[in-house]
Amino acid sequence: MDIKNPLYKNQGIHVVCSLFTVNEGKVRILLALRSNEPYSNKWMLPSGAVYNNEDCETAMKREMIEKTGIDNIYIEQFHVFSNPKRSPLMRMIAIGYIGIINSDNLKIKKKTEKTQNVEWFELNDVPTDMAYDHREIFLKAKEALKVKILQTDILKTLLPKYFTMPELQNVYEIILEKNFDRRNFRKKFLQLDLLENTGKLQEIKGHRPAILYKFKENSKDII
Amino acid sequence: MDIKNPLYKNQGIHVVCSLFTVNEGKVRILLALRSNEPYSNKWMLPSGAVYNNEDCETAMKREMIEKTGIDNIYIEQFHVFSNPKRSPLMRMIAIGYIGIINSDNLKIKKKTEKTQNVEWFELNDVPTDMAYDHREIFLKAKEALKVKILQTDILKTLLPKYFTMPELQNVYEIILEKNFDRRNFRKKFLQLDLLENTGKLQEIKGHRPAILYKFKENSKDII
DNA sequence: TATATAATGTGTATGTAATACACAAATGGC
DNA sequence: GCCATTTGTGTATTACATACACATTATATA
Repeated sequence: MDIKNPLYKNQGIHVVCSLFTVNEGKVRILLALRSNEPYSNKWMLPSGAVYNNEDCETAMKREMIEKTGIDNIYIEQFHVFSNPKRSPLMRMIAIGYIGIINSDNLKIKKKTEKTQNVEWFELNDVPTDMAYDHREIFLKAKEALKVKILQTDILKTLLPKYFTMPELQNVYEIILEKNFDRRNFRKKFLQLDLLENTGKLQEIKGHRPAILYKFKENSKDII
Repeated sequence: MDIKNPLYKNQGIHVVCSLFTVNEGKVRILLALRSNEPYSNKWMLPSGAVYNNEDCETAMKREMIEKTGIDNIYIEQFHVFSNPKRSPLMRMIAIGYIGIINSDNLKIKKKTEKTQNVEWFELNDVPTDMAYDHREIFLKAKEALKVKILQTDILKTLLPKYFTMPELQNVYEIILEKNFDRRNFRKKFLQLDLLENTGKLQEIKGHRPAILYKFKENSKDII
Protein backbone atom coordinates (compact mmCIF):
# COMPACT_ATOMS: atom_id res chain seq x y z
CA MET A 1 0.00 0.00 0.00
CA ASP A 2 1.37 3.36 -1.07
CA ILE A 3 0.78 5.65 1.89
CA LYS A 4 1.65 8.66 -0.29
CA ASN A 5 -1.46 8.05 -2.43
CA PRO A 6 -3.80 10.83 -1.37
CA LEU A 7 -6.87 8.58 -1.82
CA TYR A 8 -6.02 6.67 1.33
CA LYS A 9 -3.00 8.41 2.82
CA ASN A 10 -2.51 7.11 6.34
CA GLN A 11 -6.14 6.09 6.22
CA GLY A 12 -5.89 2.86 8.09
CA ILE A 13 -9.38 1.60 7.21
CA HIS A 14 -9.84 -1.72 5.45
CA VAL A 15 -12.91 -3.62 4.42
CA VAL A 16 -12.81 -7.41 4.34
CA CYS A 17 -15.42 -9.80 2.98
CA SER A 18 -16.40 -13.35 3.83
CA LEU A 19 -18.30 -14.21 0.67
CA PHE A 20 -20.52 -17.28 0.95
CA THR A 21 -22.30 -19.28 -1.69
CA VAL A 22 -23.90 -22.68 -2.11
CA ASN A 23 -23.16 -24.88 -5.03
CA GLU A 24 -23.51 -28.61 -5.59
CA GLY A 25 -25.16 -28.62 -2.16
CA LYS A 26 -21.98 -27.41 -0.46
CA VAL A 27 -21.49 -24.13 1.39
CA ARG A 28 -18.36 -22.38 0.13
CA ILE A 29 -16.36 -19.25 0.88
CA LEU A 30 -14.14 -17.26 -1.47
CA LEU A 31 -10.44 -16.84 -0.63
CA ALA A 32 -7.67 -15.03 -2.46
CA LEU A 33 -4.03 -16.12 -2.64
CA ARG A 34 -1.50 -13.47 -1.65
CA SER A 35 1.42 -13.01 -4.03
CA ASN A 36 3.23 -10.27 -2.07
CA GLU A 37 4.73 -9.84 1.37
CA PRO A 38 3.65 -9.88 4.09
CA TYR A 39 2.02 -13.33 4.24
CA SER A 40 3.11 -14.13 0.69
CA ASN A 41 1.50 -17.35 -0.57
CA LYS A 42 -1.08 -17.43 2.23
CA TRP A 43 -4.80 -17.39 1.62
CA MET A 44 -6.76 -14.34 2.71
CA LEU A 45 -10.29 -12.99 2.63
CA PRO A 46 -10.76 -10.49 -0.19
CA SER A 47 -10.08 -7.05 1.26
CA GLY A 48 -8.83 -3.58 0.51
CA ALA A 49 -8.54 0.02 1.63
CA VAL A 50 -11.44 2.47 1.86
CA TYR A 51 -10.95 5.64 -0.19
CA ASN A 52 -11.80 8.96 1.38
CA ASN A 53 -14.61 9.69 -1.04
CA GLU A 54 -16.64 6.52 -0.51
CA ASP A 55 -18.45 4.81 2.33
CA CYS A 56 -17.41 1.36 3.48
CA GLU A 57 -20.13 -0.50 1.61
CA THR A 58 -19.15 1.14 -1.67
CA ALA A 59 -15.50 0.38 -0.96
CA MET A 60 -16.27 -3.27 -0.22
CA LYS A 61 -18.21 -3.75 -3.46
CA ARG A 62 -15.53 -1.96 -5.47
CA GLU A 63 -12.82 -4.11 -3.93
CA MET A 64 -14.73 -7.28 -4.69
CA ILE A 65 -15.07 -6.34 -8.34
CA GLU A 66 -11.45 -5.22 -8.66
CA LYS A 67 -9.81 -8.07 -6.78
CA THR A 68 -12.09 -11.00 -7.50
CA GLY A 69 -14.07 -9.94 -10.57
CA ILE A 70 -17.32 -10.74 -8.77
CA ASP A 71 -20.15 -8.24 -9.07
CA ASN A 72 -23.68 -7.95 -7.69
CA ILE A 73 -23.18 -9.43 -4.27
CA TYR A 74 -25.30 -8.73 -1.23
CA ILE A 75 -23.14 -7.50 1.66
CA GLU A 76 -23.74 -6.60 5.27
CA GLN A 77 -21.25 -5.46 7.89
CA PHE A 78 -20.97 -7.65 10.96
CA HIS A 79 -17.92 -6.70 13.07
CA VAL A 80 -14.93 -4.39 13.30
CA PHE A 81 -11.49 -5.87 13.95
CA SER A 82 -9.20 -3.33 15.54
CA ASN A 83 -6.40 -5.07 17.39
CA PRO A 84 -3.49 -2.62 16.96
CA LYS A 85 -1.17 -5.51 16.03
CA ARG A 86 -3.45 -7.19 13.52
CA SER A 87 -1.38 -5.88 10.62
CA PRO A 88 2.43 -5.89 10.85
CA LEU A 89 3.12 -2.89 8.59
CA MET A 90 0.82 -0.17 9.85
CA ARG A 91 -2.24 0.42 11.95
CA MET A 92 -5.21 -0.91 10.07
CA ILE A 93 -8.69 -1.51 11.30
CA ALA A 94 -10.89 -3.84 9.30
CA ILE A 95 -14.64 -3.52 8.82
CA GLY A 96 -15.79 -7.11 8.41
CA TYR A 97 -18.53 -7.87 5.89
CA ILE A 98 -20.56 -10.95 5.20
CA GLY A 99 -21.22 -11.34 1.49
CA ILE A 100 -23.81 -13.59 -0.09
CA ILE A 101 -24.17 -14.62 -3.70
CA ASN A 102 -25.94 -17.46 -5.36
CA SER A 103 -23.91 -19.62 -7.64
CA ASP A 104 -26.20 -18.98 -10.64
CA ASN A 105 -25.18 -15.31 -10.58
CA LEU A 106 -21.54 -16.14 -10.32
CA LYS A 107 -19.84 -14.86 -13.42
CA ILE A 108 -16.22 -14.07 -12.73
CA LYS A 109 -15.10 -11.23 -14.96
CA LYS A 110 -11.91 -11.16 -16.96
CA LYS A 111 -8.66 -10.88 -15.10
CA THR A 112 -7.14 -7.43 -14.76
CA GLU A 113 -3.92 -6.17 -13.26
CA LYS A 114 -5.47 -6.03 -9.82
CA THR A 115 -7.28 -9.37 -9.98
CA GLN A 116 -6.04 -11.92 -7.51
CA ASN A 117 -5.90 -15.68 -7.70
CA VAL A 118 -9.21 -16.61 -6.04
CA GLU A 119 -10.77 -19.94 -5.19
CA TRP A 120 -13.91 -21.28 -3.52
CA PHE A 121 -13.29 -23.39 -0.40
CA GLU A 122 -15.73 -25.69 1.32
CA LEU A 123 -16.22 -24.45 4.87
CA ASN A 124 -14.42 -27.47 6.30
CA ASP A 125 -11.45 -27.09 3.95
CA VAL A 126 -10.60 -23.47 4.75
CA PRO A 127 -6.86 -23.34 5.57
CA THR A 128 -6.06 -22.65 9.21
CA ASP A 129 -3.00 -20.48 8.59
CA MET A 130 -4.51 -17.54 6.75
CA ALA A 131 -2.92 -14.12 6.31
CA TYR A 132 -3.27 -11.47 9.03
CA ASP A 133 -6.14 -12.21 11.45
CA HIS A 134 -8.31 -13.52 8.65
CA ARG A 135 -8.82 -16.88 10.30
CA GLU A 136 -10.40 -15.10 13.26
CA ILE A 137 -12.50 -12.95 10.92
CA PHE A 138 -13.66 -16.02 9.00
CA LEU A 139 -14.71 -17.82 12.21
CA LYS A 140 -16.64 -14.79 13.42
CA ALA A 141 -18.30 -14.46 10.00
CA LYS A 142 -19.47 -18.08 10.22
CA GLU A 143 -21.10 -17.26 13.55
CA ALA A 144 -22.73 -14.15 12.11
CA LEU A 145 -24.04 -16.23 9.22
CA LYS A 146 -25.78 -18.56 11.70
CA VAL A 147 -27.71 -15.63 13.10
CA LYS A 148 -28.52 -14.19 9.71
CA ILE A 149 -29.81 -17.39 8.18
CA LEU A 150 -32.37 -17.61 10.99
CA GLN A 151 -33.32 -13.97 11.19
CA THR A 152 -33.17 -12.63 7.66
CA ASP A 153 -33.95 -13.82 4.16
CA ILE A 154 -30.34 -14.17 2.99
CA LEU A 155 -31.16 -17.79 2.26
CA LYS A 156 -32.89 -16.62 -0.91
CA THR A 157 -29.67 -15.00 -2.06
CA LEU A 158 -27.51 -17.91 -1.01
CA LEU A 159 -29.31 -20.72 -2.81
CA PRO A 160 -29.43 -21.33 -6.55
CA LYS A 161 -32.73 -20.68 -8.30
CA TYR A 162 -33.89 -24.28 -8.08
CA PHE A 163 -33.10 -26.56 -5.19
CA THR A 164 -34.42 -29.64 -3.48
CA MET A 165 -35.66 -29.97 0.07
CA PRO A 166 -32.74 -32.21 1.11
CA GLU A 167 -30.30 -29.66 -0.36
CA LEU A 168 -32.00 -26.87 1.59
CA GLN A 169 -31.84 -28.90 4.77
CA ASN A 170 -28.18 -29.67 4.13
CA VAL A 171 -27.34 -25.95 3.86
CA TYR A 172 -29.07 -25.34 7.18
CA GLU A 173 -27.26 -28.20 8.82
CA ILE A 174 -23.84 -27.09 7.59
CA ILE A 175 -24.29 -23.47 8.57
CA LEU A 176 -25.96 -24.10 11.90
CA GLU A 177 -23.77 -27.13 12.63
CA LYS A 178 -26.64 -29.27 13.80
CA ASN A 179 -29.00 -31.85 12.35
CA PHE A 180 -32.73 -31.70 11.79
CA ASP A 181 -35.42 -34.31 11.43
CA ARG A 182 -36.26 -34.59 7.72
CA ARG A 183 -40.02 -34.69 8.21
CA ASN A 184 -40.18 -31.81 10.66
CA PHE A 185 -37.79 -29.66 8.65
CA ARG A 186 -39.89 -30.09 5.54
CA LYS A 187 -43.12 -29.40 7.41
CA LYS A 188 -41.79 -26.26 9.05
CA PHE A 189 -40.39 -24.87 5.84
CA LEU A 190 -43.49 -25.56 3.77
CA GLN A 191 -45.76 -23.94 6.34
CA LEU A 192 -43.63 -20.78 6.18
CA ASP A 193 -45.16 -20.46 2.74
CA LEU A 194 -41.94 -19.26 1.11
CA LEU A 195 -41.45 -22.07 -1.36
CA GLU A 196 -43.06 -22.97 -4.64
CA ASN A 197 -43.07 -26.49 -6.03
CA THR A 198 -41.87 -26.21 -9.63
CA GLY A 199 -43.29 -29.62 -10.52
CA LYS A 200 -39.90 -30.58 -11.88
CA LEU A 201 -37.61 -33.24 -10.54
CA GLN A 202 -33.94 -33.32 -9.79
CA GLU A 203 -31.88 -35.20 -12.40
CA ILE A 204 -30.07 -37.88 -10.51
CA LYS A 205 -29.41 -41.60 -10.87
CA GLY A 206 -29.62 -44.48 -8.48
CA HIS A 207 -32.53 -43.40 -6.34
CA ARG A 208 -35.77 -41.47 -6.22
CA PRO A 209 -35.26 -37.91 -7.49
CA ALA A 210 -36.26 -34.99 -5.27
CA ILE A 211 -38.75 -32.27 -6.17
CA LEU A 212 -37.22 -28.97 -7.28
CA TYR A 213 -38.45 -25.96 -5.33
CA LYS A 214 -37.88 -22.25 -5.78
CA PHE A 215 -38.60 -19.24 -3.60
CA LYS A 216 -41.90 -17.50 -4.25
CA GLU A 217 -41.67 -14.05 -5.76
CA ASN A 218 -42.10 -11.29 -3.17
CA SER A 219 -42.05 -13.74 -0.32
CA LYS A 220 -41.52 -12.00 2.99
CA ASP A 221 -38.63 -12.43 5.35
CA ILE A 222 -38.57 -15.59 7.39
CA ILE A 223 -39.07 -13.69 10.63
CA MET B 1 -8.54 17.49 16.61
CA ASP B 2 -4.84 18.07 16.08
CA ILE B 3 -3.97 16.05 12.99
CA LYS B 4 -0.26 16.54 13.73
CA ASN B 5 -0.58 14.53 16.97
CA PRO B 6 1.12 11.24 16.14
CA LEU B 7 -1.34 9.32 18.31
CA TYR B 8 -4.08 9.80 15.75
CA LYS B 9 -2.48 11.61 12.81
CA ASN B 10 -4.92 11.51 9.89
CA GLN B 11 -6.44 8.53 11.62
CA GLY B 12 -10.03 9.21 10.87
CA ILE B 13 -11.47 6.61 13.27
CA HIS B 14 -13.96 7.61 15.92
CA VAL B 15 -15.87 5.59 18.46
CA VAL B 16 -19.30 6.76 19.55
CA CYS B 17 -21.46 5.41 22.36
CA SER B 18 -25.20 5.26 22.94
CA LEU B 19 -25.19 4.63 26.68
CA PHE B 20 -28.49 3.37 28.07
CA THR B 21 -29.70 3.03 31.61
CA VAL B 22 -32.96 2.62 33.49
CA ASN B 23 -33.85 4.72 36.45
CA GLU B 24 -37.16 5.58 38.07
CA GLY B 25 -38.64 3.11 35.61
CA LYS B 26 -37.57 5.22 32.63
CA VAL B 27 -35.11 4.25 29.90
CA ARG B 28 -32.54 6.99 29.42
CA ILE B 29 -29.57 7.75 27.19
CA LEU B 30 -26.54 9.91 27.94
CA LEU B 31 -25.82 12.94 25.75
CA ALA B 32 -23.03 15.51 25.88
CA LEU B 33 -23.36 19.20 25.06
CA ARG B 34 -20.85 20.53 22.53
CA SER B 35 -19.11 23.76 23.47
CA ASN B 36 -16.96 24.09 20.33
CA GLU B 37 -17.52 24.38 16.61
CA PRO B 38 -18.72 22.66 14.58
CA TYR B 39 -22.21 22.06 16.00
CA SER B 40 -21.52 24.28 18.99
CA ASN B 41 -24.32 24.06 21.57
CA LYS B 42 -25.80 20.91 20.02
CA TRP B 43 -26.17 17.66 21.89
CA MET B 44 -24.09 14.69 20.77
CA LEU B 45 -23.41 11.12 21.73
CA PRO B 46 -20.18 10.77 23.71
CA SER B 47 -17.42 10.03 21.21
CA GLY B 48 -13.75 10.44 20.49
CA ALA B 49 -10.79 9.40 18.38
CA VAL B 50 -9.11 5.99 18.52
CA TYR B 51 -5.40 6.14 19.27
CA ASN B 52 -3.04 3.98 17.25
CA ASN B 53 -1.98 1.88 20.21
CA GLU B 54 -5.42 0.74 21.34
CA ASP B 55 -8.31 -1.25 19.94
CA CYS B 56 -11.72 0.34 19.50
CA GLU B 57 -13.22 -1.10 22.66
CA THR B 58 -10.38 0.26 24.77
CA ALA B 59 -10.72 3.63 23.06
CA MET B 60 -14.47 3.73 23.70
CA LYS B 61 -14.08 2.98 27.41
CA ARG B 62 -11.27 5.53 27.74
CA GLU B 63 -13.34 8.18 26.02
CA MET B 64 -16.32 7.52 28.25
CA ILE B 65 -14.21 7.97 31.36
CA GLU B 66 -12.45 11.08 30.04
CA LYS B 67 -15.45 12.84 28.60
CA THR B 68 -18.30 11.75 30.86
CA GLY B 69 -16.56 10.52 34.01
CA ILE B 70 -18.49 7.24 33.77
CA ASP B 71 -16.56 4.03 34.36
CA ASN B 72 -17.37 0.33 34.31
CA ILE B 73 -19.85 0.23 31.50
CA TYR B 74 -20.66 -2.77 29.34
CA ILE B 75 -20.18 -1.94 25.65
CA GLU B 76 -20.74 -3.77 22.41
CA GLN B 77 -20.21 -2.54 18.85
CA PHE B 78 -23.25 -2.53 16.63
CA HIS B 79 -22.62 -0.59 13.40
CA VAL B 80 -20.08 1.45 11.47
CA PHE B 81 -21.08 4.84 10.10
CA SER B 82 -18.95 5.80 7.14
CA ASN B 83 -20.73 8.34 4.98
CA PRO B 84 -17.83 10.47 3.63
CA LYS B 85 -19.77 13.64 4.45
CA ARG B 86 -20.79 12.72 7.96
CA SER B 87 -18.20 15.08 9.44
CA PRO B 88 -17.66 18.52 7.88
CA LEU B 89 -13.99 18.95 8.81
CA MET B 90 -12.32 15.74 7.75
CA ARG B 91 -13.03 12.17 6.80
CA MET B 92 -14.08 10.34 9.93
CA ILE B 93 -15.67 6.97 10.22
CA ALA B 94 -17.46 6.14 13.45
CA ILE B 95 -17.63 2.75 15.12
CA GLY B 96 -20.98 2.79 16.90
CA TYR B 97 -21.25 1.19 20.33
CA ILE B 98 -24.18 0.38 22.54
CA GLY B 99 -23.33 0.93 26.19
CA ILE B 100 -25.28 -0.37 29.16
CA ILE B 101 -25.01 0.60 32.80
CA ASN B 102 -27.36 0.23 35.69
CA SER B 103 -28.20 3.35 37.58
CA ASP B 104 -26.94 1.92 40.91
CA ASN B 105 -23.40 1.81 39.47
CA LEU B 106 -23.63 5.32 38.17
CA LYS B 107 -21.03 7.37 39.97
CA ILE B 108 -19.96 10.28 37.84
CA LYS B 109 -16.36 11.16 38.63
CA LYS B 110 -15.08 14.65 39.27
CA LYS B 111 -14.93 17.04 36.38
CA THR B 112 -11.63 17.40 34.58
CA GLU B 113 -10.41 19.56 31.74
CA LYS B 114 -11.79 17.12 29.19
CA THR B 115 -15.11 16.44 30.90
CA GLN B 116 -18.13 17.60 28.96
CA ASN B 117 -21.50 18.79 30.12
CA VAL B 118 -23.49 15.55 30.08
CA GLU B 119 -27.13 14.78 30.79
CA TRP B 120 -29.49 11.79 30.79
CA PHE B 121 -32.42 12.06 28.38
CA GLU B 122 -35.55 9.98 28.34
CA LEU B 123 -35.75 8.17 25.01
CA ASN B 124 -38.73 10.26 23.93
CA ASP B 125 -37.05 13.55 24.86
CA VAL B 126 -33.87 13.10 22.85
CA PRO B 127 -33.40 16.27 20.74
CA THR B 128 -33.92 15.81 17.03
CA ASP B 129 -31.17 18.19 15.89
CA MET B 130 -28.09 16.51 17.24
CA ALA B 131 -24.52 17.17 16.13
CA TYR B 132 -23.11 15.34 13.09
CA ASP B 133 -25.11 12.22 12.16
CA HIS B 134 -25.70 11.38 15.81
CA ARG B 135 -29.45 11.37 15.44
CA GLU B 136 -29.12 8.59 12.88
CA ILE B 137 -26.68 6.72 15.11
CA PHE B 138 -29.02 7.04 18.08
CA LEU B 139 -31.98 5.67 16.10
CA LYS B 140 -29.94 2.72 14.88
CA ALA B 141 -28.71 2.07 18.42
CA LYS B 142 -32.32 1.92 19.64
CA GLU B 143 -33.00 -0.74 17.02
CA ALA B 144 -29.90 -2.68 18.03
CA LEU B 145 -31.02 -2.49 21.65
CA LYS B 146 -34.32 -4.17 20.70
CA VAL B 147 -32.44 -7.14 19.34
CA LYS B 148 -30.06 -7.32 22.25
CA ILE B 149 -32.70 -7.19 24.96
CA LEU B 150 -34.33 -10.27 23.42
CA GLN B 151 -31.19 -12.21 22.60
CA THR B 152 -28.70 -11.43 25.34
CA ASP B 153 -28.71 -10.81 29.08
CA ILE B 154 -28.01 -7.08 28.93
CA LEU B 155 -31.23 -6.61 30.85
CA LYS B 156 -29.34 -7.61 34.00
CA THR B 157 -26.88 -4.79 33.41
CA LEU B 158 -29.58 -2.30 32.50
CA LEU B 159 -31.85 -2.66 35.51
CA PRO B 160 -31.13 -1.54 39.06
CA LYS B 161 -30.50 -4.24 41.65
CA TYR B 162 -34.11 -4.39 42.84
CA PHE B 163 -37.07 -3.85 40.58
CA THR B 164 -40.74 -4.70 40.33
CA MET B 165 -42.47 -6.77 37.69
CA PRO B 166 -44.40 -3.77 36.31
CA GLU B 167 -41.12 -1.81 36.08
CA LEU B 168 -39.51 -4.69 34.20
CA GLN B 169 -42.46 -4.90 31.84
CA ASN B 170 -42.32 -1.15 31.31
CA VAL B 171 -38.66 -1.33 30.25
CA TYR B 172 -39.53 -4.03 27.75
CA GLU B 173 -42.44 -2.04 26.40
CA ILE B 174 -40.41 1.15 25.99
CA ILE B 175 -37.48 -0.55 24.29
CA LEU B 176 -39.51 -2.86 22.09
CA GLU B 177 -42.18 -0.23 21.47
CA LYS B 178 -45.04 -2.62 22.02
CA ASN B 179 -47.33 -3.67 24.84
CA PHE B 180 -47.63 -6.97 26.65
CA ASP B 181 -50.38 -8.62 28.62
CA ARG B 182 -49.48 -8.24 32.31
CA ARG B 183 -50.38 -11.80 33.24
CA ASN B 184 -48.60 -13.43 30.34
CA PHE B 185 -45.52 -11.24 30.72
CA ARG B 186 -45.19 -12.18 34.37
CA LYS B 187 -45.75 -15.87 33.67
CA LYS B 188 -43.21 -15.97 30.89
CA PHE B 189 -40.56 -14.16 32.88
CA LEU B 190 -41.01 -16.22 36.01
CA GLN B 191 -40.79 -19.49 34.11
CA LEU B 192 -37.46 -18.35 32.63
CA ASP B 193 -36.22 -18.85 36.18
CA LEU B 194 -34.01 -15.75 36.15
CA LEU B 195 -35.66 -13.83 38.95
CA GLU B 196 -35.65 -14.13 42.70
CA ASN B 197 -38.43 -12.76 44.90
CA THR B 198 -36.72 -10.71 47.60
CA GLY B 199 -39.82 -10.83 49.82
CA LYS B 200 -39.67 -7.05 50.08
CA LEU B 201 -42.21 -4.62 48.75
CA GLN B 202 -41.92 -1.44 46.80
CA GLU B 203 -42.42 1.71 48.89
CA ILE B 204 -45.23 3.57 47.25
CA LYS B 205 -48.43 5.30 48.29
CA GLY B 206 -51.96 5.19 46.97
CA HIS B 207 -52.15 1.62 45.76
CA ARG B 208 -51.01 -1.92 46.32
CA PRO B 209 -47.20 -2.06 46.43
CA ALA B 210 -45.40 -4.40 44.02
CA ILE B 211 -42.99 -7.17 44.99
CA LEU B 212 -39.29 -6.36 44.56
CA TYR B 213 -37.39 -8.89 42.46
CA LYS B 214 -33.71 -9.25 41.67
CA PHE B 215 -31.81 -11.36 39.17
CA LYS B 216 -30.55 -14.68 40.46
CA GLU B 217 -26.80 -14.99 40.81
CA ASN B 218 -25.24 -16.89 37.90
CA SER B 219 -28.45 -16.96 36.00
CA LYS B 220 -27.91 -17.91 32.39
CA ASP B 221 -28.65 -15.84 29.35
CA ILE B 222 -32.26 -15.49 28.36
CA ILE B 223 -31.70 -17.39 25.13
C1' DT C 1 -38.89 -59.02 -15.39
C1' DA C 2 -38.25 -59.47 -10.70
C1' DT C 3 -35.67 -57.95 -6.87
C1' DA C 4 -32.47 -55.17 -4.26
C1' DT C 5 -30.68 -50.58 -3.21
C1' DA C 6 -30.85 -45.89 -2.02
C1' DA C 7 -32.73 -42.12 -1.44
C1' DT C 8 -37.22 -39.06 -1.13
C1' DG C 9 -42.02 -38.11 0.55
C1' DT C 10 -45.83 -38.33 3.94
C1' DG C 11 -49.02 -38.33 8.73
C1' DT C 12 -50.03 -38.57 13.52
C1' DA C 13 -49.55 -38.16 18.41
C1' DT C 14 -47.54 -35.70 22.25
C1' DG C 15 -45.52 -32.08 24.74
C1' DT C 16 -44.38 -27.23 25.29
C1' DA C 17 -44.93 -22.36 24.70
C1' DA C 18 -47.96 -18.27 23.29
C1' DT C 19 -52.17 -16.02 23.59
C1' DA C 20 -56.59 -14.44 25.35
C1' DC C 21 -59.13 -13.18 29.02
C1' DA C 22 -61.65 -11.68 34.41
C1' DC C 23 -61.60 -11.31 39.06
C1' DA C 24 -59.51 -10.90 43.79
C1' DA C 25 -56.12 -8.52 46.92
C1' DA C 26 -53.35 -4.68 49.00
C1' DT C 27 -52.55 -0.15 49.99
C1' DG C 28 -53.69 5.10 50.71
C1' DG C 29 -57.04 8.79 50.71
C1' DC C 30 -61.38 10.52 51.91
C1' DG D 1 -65.95 1.99 55.78
C1' DC D 2 -65.81 2.89 51.04
C1' DC D 3 -63.48 4.37 46.86
C1' DA D 4 -59.59 4.65 43.73
C1' DT D 5 -55.66 2.66 41.93
C1' DT D 6 -52.61 -0.71 40.83
C1' DT D 7 -50.76 -5.36 41.70
C1' DG D 8 -51.27 -10.44 41.70
C1' DT D 9 -53.29 -14.83 40.08
C1' DG D 10 -55.54 -19.12 37.03
C1' DT D 11 -57.52 -21.42 33.16
C1' DA D 12 -58.83 -22.51 28.48
C1' DT D 13 -57.46 -22.33 23.71
C1' DT D 14 -54.36 -22.26 20.00
C1' DA D 15 -50.14 -22.61 17.65
C1' DC D 16 -45.67 -24.51 17.28
C1' DA D 17 -41.88 -28.02 18.21
C1' DT D 18 -40.64 -32.61 18.72
C1' DA D 19 -40.67 -37.58 18.17
C1' DC D 20 -41.30 -41.23 15.37
C1' DA D 21 -42.33 -45.43 10.97
C1' DC D 22 -43.67 -46.67 6.66
C1' DA D 23 -44.67 -46.11 1.69
C1' DT D 24 -42.89 -44.30 -2.87
C1' DT D 25 -39.84 -43.52 -6.87
C1' DA D 26 -36.18 -44.11 -9.30
C1' DT D 27 -31.85 -46.96 -10.85
C1' DA D 28 -28.98 -51.15 -10.93
C1' DT D 29 -28.55 -55.90 -11.35
C1' DA D 30 -29.53 -60.74 -11.27
